[in-house]
Amino acid sequence: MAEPSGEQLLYLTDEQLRQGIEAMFFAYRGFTADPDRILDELSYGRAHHRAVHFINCAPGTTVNNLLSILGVTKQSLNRVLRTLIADGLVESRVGRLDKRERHLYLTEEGKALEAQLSDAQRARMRAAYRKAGPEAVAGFRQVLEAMMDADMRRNYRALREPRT
Amino acid sequence: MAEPSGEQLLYLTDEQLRQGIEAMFFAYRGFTADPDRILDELSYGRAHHRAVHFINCAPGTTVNNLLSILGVTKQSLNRVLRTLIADGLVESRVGRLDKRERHLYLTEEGKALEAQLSDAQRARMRAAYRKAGPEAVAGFRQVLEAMMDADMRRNYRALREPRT
DNA sequence: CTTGGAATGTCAACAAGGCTGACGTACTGT
DNA sequence: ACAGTACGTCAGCCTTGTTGACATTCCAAG
Repeated sequence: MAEPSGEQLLYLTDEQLRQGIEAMFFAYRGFTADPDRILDELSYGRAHHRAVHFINCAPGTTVNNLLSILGVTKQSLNRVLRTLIADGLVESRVGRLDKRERHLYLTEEGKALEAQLSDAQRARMRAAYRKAGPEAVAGFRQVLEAMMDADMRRNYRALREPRT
Repeated sequence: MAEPSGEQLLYLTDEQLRQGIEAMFFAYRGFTADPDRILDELSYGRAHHRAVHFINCAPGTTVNNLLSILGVTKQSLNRVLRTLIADGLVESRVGRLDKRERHLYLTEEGKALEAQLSDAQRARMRAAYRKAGPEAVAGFRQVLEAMMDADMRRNYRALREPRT
């Protein structure tokens, strides 16, 4: 716990932080660019991608659960879900224990789209990971996790646990 | 250049990549959360933040230049600039050599807002950096840079060079 | 010198996707 | 019986992206 100074703190200078901020901005654009192109052709948007992604991760999730993960209002999510259900990509089943709940599942068609989007996004991620190497990836993940809001970190970690 | 396999490639599995994707999603939300709160009270949006940020980085930049950095249409940018100019945060000077161009500068008031937003965002960034440590930060930056589109990487690197 | 095209920036109108508020329906648990 | 919960929906607003049309300015070819 000795007081570090000078060179040791180079990575905490305002200039270094500014570069980090800009890197985050440009990288996020790259991160979403490939799925966005695919979605455009289907006249879907990023919102549809997010819904499909998290339904795929947690099949049978309820609307309320999805809401808290995505951090949007139910009206906003509902608009997206409505089109996905109408287009046969998502199935909404009434809960067996609690009939108020709707459990969400991807149909075969939905899984196909999810895979297509996921493949595109993973390809870029894989290329970046490969280029940077395993140590860099570990650091990348550490910084990202430290950057999340506390409640989002809970959601993030919950998704990493084995499915029930 | 030996063929790596098994444990060596753990960080390139689909599951690892999926976690990286989700980390990116949640982290970006945290990344923008603090400035968003400030902007909300002034009834500005994220677009205003981006404009102010990059005008501050490159004072005297033209609209066209800003366009290619931000990656939006000139009409979209113009709407944001119009309100910023009307509110006296940005000054638009007709070019001396080429009168078609407008050179953009922050006023004192604009600089004050930029500083306020920047401070909030840097505070989170600094906390995350400190928590993760210098090695992690280096890795973080490497992966982000590898994740950008090639043309955005050019913009990003141009911004890191000494100002002319 | 004129004139046509390229570059630059502005105005108008539209769409996606956030948001709030209000309300209806179906179900649960006390 | 009834308060509270989960979900869906309608209406309306805002931000921020898009295209299309247009004005101004510059430059280069004739």
